Amino acid sequence: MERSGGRSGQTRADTREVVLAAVRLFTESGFDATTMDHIAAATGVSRRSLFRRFGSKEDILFAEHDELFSTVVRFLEASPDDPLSSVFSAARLVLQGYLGDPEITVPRYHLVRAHPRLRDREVAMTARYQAAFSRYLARREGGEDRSLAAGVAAASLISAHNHVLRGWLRRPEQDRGEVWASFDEAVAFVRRAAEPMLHAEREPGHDHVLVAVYPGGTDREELLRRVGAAVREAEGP
Amino acid sequence: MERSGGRSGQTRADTREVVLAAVRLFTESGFDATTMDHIAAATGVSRRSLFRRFGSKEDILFAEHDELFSTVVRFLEASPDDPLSSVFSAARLVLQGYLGDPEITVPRYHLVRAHPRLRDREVAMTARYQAAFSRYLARREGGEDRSLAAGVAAASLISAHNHVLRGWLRRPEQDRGEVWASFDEAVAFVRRAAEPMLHAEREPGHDHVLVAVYPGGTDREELLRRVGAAVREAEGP
DNA sequence: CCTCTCCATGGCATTCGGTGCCAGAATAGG
DNA sequence: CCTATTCTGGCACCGAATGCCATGGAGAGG
Repeated sequence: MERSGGRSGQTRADTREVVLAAVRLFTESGFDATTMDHIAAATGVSRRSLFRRFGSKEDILFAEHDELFSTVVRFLEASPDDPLSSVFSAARLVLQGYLGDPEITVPRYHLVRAHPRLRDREVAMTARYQAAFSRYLARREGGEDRSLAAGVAAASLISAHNHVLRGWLRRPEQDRGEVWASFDEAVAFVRRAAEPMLHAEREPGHDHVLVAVYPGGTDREELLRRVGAAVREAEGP
Repeated sequence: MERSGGRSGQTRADTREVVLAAVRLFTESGFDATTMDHIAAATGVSRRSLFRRFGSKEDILFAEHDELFSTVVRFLEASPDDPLSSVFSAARLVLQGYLGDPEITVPRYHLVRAHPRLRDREVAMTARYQAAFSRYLARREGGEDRSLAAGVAAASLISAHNHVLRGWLRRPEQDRGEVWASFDEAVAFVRRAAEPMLHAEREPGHDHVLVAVYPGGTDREELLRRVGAAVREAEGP
């Protein structure tokens, strides 16, 4: 079957058209006040088919988001190496998904803010991303259990992403360049924290400040040896 | 009004008794298959009063959790200074809340795992903690916007907490000492990453290793001053 | 062109969560 | 003991969500 494209014919209301109509109704009349019958009447799709195609009233609002999530997951599965960079790119993809569809994402943001139930739904979505990122970061060769570091890194990244995303959602009219700039900044911020975390066993750099005081004439080799020993001790067992 | 204590009289089914009965029904018959009428019949509380007292069927399962959340928020509000340590203590309080009530938290964990809807609810709870922690960490004097660092730190802590919590929930019979040990470890892990984040502008700790070599007889004050200056130079732009 | 098949649709009936309304019981307080 | 407030439970009702079944359209094969 061919995609009907963007045409708004009477033929078969596309998923996107239904979502847009529903979003409009939700923002005009409120989420609770809008019944499935209203949406059915507005879209020409029967109430029964709406439930069949979307699952629930909430799912209409988050249909596009679910698609985005699948896209991101597929992207991650296709990314072979350098997991940290892959995850950062995935987060970039998520932000791009939001920015690229303001007609849905922006009013949805305001609906979500107003209604606790929808807020929980949105939060659950970000948790799904976080879980996917965490799983991706954790499944590395090497016997040790990296799940703690992976989880923390994923949580940090998601938090930074949401920080930037909220900033844009509050003022969607702002320049996209600024948004991407602050995203890059936030990601760099997280990278500084996460990078040493995931390589914790091999490299020094646990945020220690080492002050070594030795007699001025100490041999360089000897000094380096002692400093190295001190660092290893500071890193712990 | 006096608390009825632990008595299981006919008088007035306590909140906790209702929750326990509901949890039992949920695990026996499944969450969906258990209707509010069943819970009403099992507890002696009318269906109408159940809705009045708990709000919804899900809320019965999470009633104790809501209480814990209020406790933690009150604790945070009463904590004046050293915000990072306060937040860590708050996380400890949350874990304690879980460990202290396995009769509810453990079966709830299995219910949550099985049912996506309940999982979303659980995720929403942790998001509430995260938001509370983040707000608490961000509301510091100083004009700069610390919300990114605060959000990332809160997310990291919550992630670490959940990491430990899940470990216990999967094997609740394990020694409590081990649980607390792994919690301390996880918190220390997060602290190493979060501490420099929140004091990025003021204190050293950007993963530099400073080696200062001075004559053995140097005055302590002088030495500290020079080290401080070197650190500031290394940090700053 | 006709027919058979498959799948999406939509109407119908039903279950169940959730709420408003109101009357009656319980409890505090004088 | 009487009154005011609060909690409770029964009733009716709305709307989300699901199962069942008939219908209709699109495509495959004759």
